Amino acid sequence: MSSTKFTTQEKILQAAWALLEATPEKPVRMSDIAKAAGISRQALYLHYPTRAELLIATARHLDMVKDVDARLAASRAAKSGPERLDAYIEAWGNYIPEIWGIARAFLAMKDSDEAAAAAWSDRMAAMRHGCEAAVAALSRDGMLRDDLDDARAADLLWTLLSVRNWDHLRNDCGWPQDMYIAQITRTARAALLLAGR
Amino acid sequence: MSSTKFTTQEKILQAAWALLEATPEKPVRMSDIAKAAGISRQALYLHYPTRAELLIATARHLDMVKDVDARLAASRAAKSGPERLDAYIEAWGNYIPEIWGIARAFLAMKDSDEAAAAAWSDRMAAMRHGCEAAVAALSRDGMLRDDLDDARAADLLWTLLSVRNWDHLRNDCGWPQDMYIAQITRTARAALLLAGR
DNA sequence: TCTCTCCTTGACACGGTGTAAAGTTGACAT
DNA sequence: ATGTCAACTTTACACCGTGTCAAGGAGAGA
Repeated sequence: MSSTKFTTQEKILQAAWALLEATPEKPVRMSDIAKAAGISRQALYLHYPTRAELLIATARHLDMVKDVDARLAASRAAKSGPERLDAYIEAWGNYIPEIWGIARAFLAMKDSDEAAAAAWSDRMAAMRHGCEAAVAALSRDGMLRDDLDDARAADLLWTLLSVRNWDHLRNDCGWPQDMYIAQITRTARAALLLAGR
Repeated sequence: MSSTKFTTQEKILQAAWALLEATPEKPVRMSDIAKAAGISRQALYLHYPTRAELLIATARHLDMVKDVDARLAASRAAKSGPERLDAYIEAWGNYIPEIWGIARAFLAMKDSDEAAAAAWSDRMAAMRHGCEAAVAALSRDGMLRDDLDDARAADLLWTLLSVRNWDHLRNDCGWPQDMYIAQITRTARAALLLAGR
């Protein structure tokens, strides 16, 4: 059924994604993906020259399916700066769990693999633009703390919203997802907004 | 000179530390350490059964030399809660750069190595106790935000002060160290302290 | 039937960790 | 002087995961 319905490429990406999703913790090997996709390990290399490129393709595939950009763009509809900040945090913060499997793989790989590092920082740069936009909205409304310029405020928000922090809070501290969203939103507001509200 | 003055153990730990320090970015291999220590790669295994244990020993050695605990404990002298918070952030925040070389190695290793993960979370648990103590001081002074209980406040501070965040701000955002300290202190205060000061 | 594409099997090189075995060297004891 | 013990050396190899290479099979379309 699934073996005829999809191209080999699709089967590979689906298998990779499913494994990443199913077994965070353990590193997913090329042979694992091949087995899950129902093809030989070598066939993988006919489609993707390296593990890094396969994972990058998986990430791209995922971004298409999940449509991140549209979800993050939705936060632009918010009227006031603070509302926009909240909307962005909620959109991104609730997106993280969906990409956690593959994000983990990238975070582990980026220290050793140039291509993976580039792919990851590309995605994170896109996320940063959202932070900049949210900060700009605050700034425009005159709600940004006056001891912060836009760039530093964006850096701070970007850091606060990092996948690592989500992992730390959810997995090391054991917070439920809604507590993560609530507290990070509160913290970001406290860190960026003018004290007098 | 240095070849007679120190035991082989010491030479190994010093070599490992120097390499970790000198070449962040690139992973330090057993053979690198052996060469730097002036012994054969196999001799390393006579002293430390695995790479993980060697690095753990290096970390311990470093903690002794740098005397972290004493430095962090100094923050306890502060009178008021907020002063104590500031002192702790400054002590820890300025300690991070000194251990960054080895911290990096641990962060890279902890996903794949059980022993390394345990050693790292042990050290981070010690750091967390400092966060708890700082939060307790705030709480005692009635300065902790009333929508935060002590445990969550400690989680938040612990996350804010993570080595990953230091790396992100300093290396990805390009902040100088003093800006890191200033902004993280400001952010922690904004996140934890009662709004009415 | 020819050929093209996609796939298979099987073998192998490489880099890094860790193991195993046998030999060298120097200190100290008797 | 001889023996012995520990620390160290050299050489070789097993293991694992990535990536390469070569030869061949199976199905589709001309």
